[in-house]
Amino acid sequence: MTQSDLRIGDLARRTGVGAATIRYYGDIGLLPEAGRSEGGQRHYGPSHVERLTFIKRCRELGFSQDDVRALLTHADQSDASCEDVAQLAKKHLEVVRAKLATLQVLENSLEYMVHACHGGRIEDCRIVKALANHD
Amino acid sequence: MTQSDLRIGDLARRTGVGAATIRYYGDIGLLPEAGRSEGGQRHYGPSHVERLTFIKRCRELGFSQDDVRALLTHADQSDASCEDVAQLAKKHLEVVRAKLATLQVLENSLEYMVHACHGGRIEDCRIVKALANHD
DNA sequence: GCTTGAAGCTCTAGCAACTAGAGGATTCAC
DNA sequence: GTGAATCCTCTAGTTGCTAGAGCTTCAAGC
Repeated sequence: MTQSDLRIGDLARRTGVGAATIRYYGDIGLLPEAGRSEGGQRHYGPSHVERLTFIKRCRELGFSQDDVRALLTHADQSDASCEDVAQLAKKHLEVVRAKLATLQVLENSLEYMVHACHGGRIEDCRIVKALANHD
Repeated sequence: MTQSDLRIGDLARRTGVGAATIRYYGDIGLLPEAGRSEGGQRHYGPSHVERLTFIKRCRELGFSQDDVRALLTHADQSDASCEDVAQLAKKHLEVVRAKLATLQVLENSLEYMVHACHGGRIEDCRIVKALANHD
């Protein structure tokens, strides 16, 4: 029990990640297991803060758990080339761009539908008609 | 067993929705229950084709199951006003736009990270560093 | 030292929207 | 009548958490 030890609530407040989520990350092996007090409560050190911050940032950027795992593994090998990391980031950027494109199409369709509707009875509703037709 | 009856595989092929998903939609009440043959196999009619197409289109546009349920309910009341439908569509359009905005921010961050990386050792990798820092 | 309330523990179940697989029954064409 | 294709039900898995029940531990104040 060093002075720098944090209980799960402290770590949660410091990183902005919920306690339940921190436990979950421990369970699935994303975050190394914490030390335990005699009573069984988790104690975290500075390395956990760092790692959890890394994980959080990855998740905010939309990386999947598997991606995060891979990124962590690479990041741990300090003298490896960072090509793999860059590759992962690029791949993810592609995914994000694909999603963006899809959403933009959706936006257009929805906008069209919303504009096409001028009130009236459902029977004549252009939105409903647009939804009922396949191309 | 009318001539127009479809077995689940036929309906799947005709609509592009998988058989398992069709059964699932029946289970959760999105699609009305099909008639059954003596042996217990499902038989669908033209109304099912229509409704499933509607559902599929909604899902493609990103509407949630609850939204789809609401849209179907409204669409069924042929002489109601279509204001509620338009309202749902507008609300969904907002959601889509919010997602777009988030993704665009992500895209920028990722792009920046990818460009910042010029190869080298992990230890110096700007991507890893960007991921490790909270703002 | 004792009390008390906050914070922690484990375990289970739930969310959305399907998808996959096991193991068996039905249907249909030949 | 046979064999292949299709269908049936049921269960469990996916992703990434989140909520709750019921119990224990910790830390601060008296």
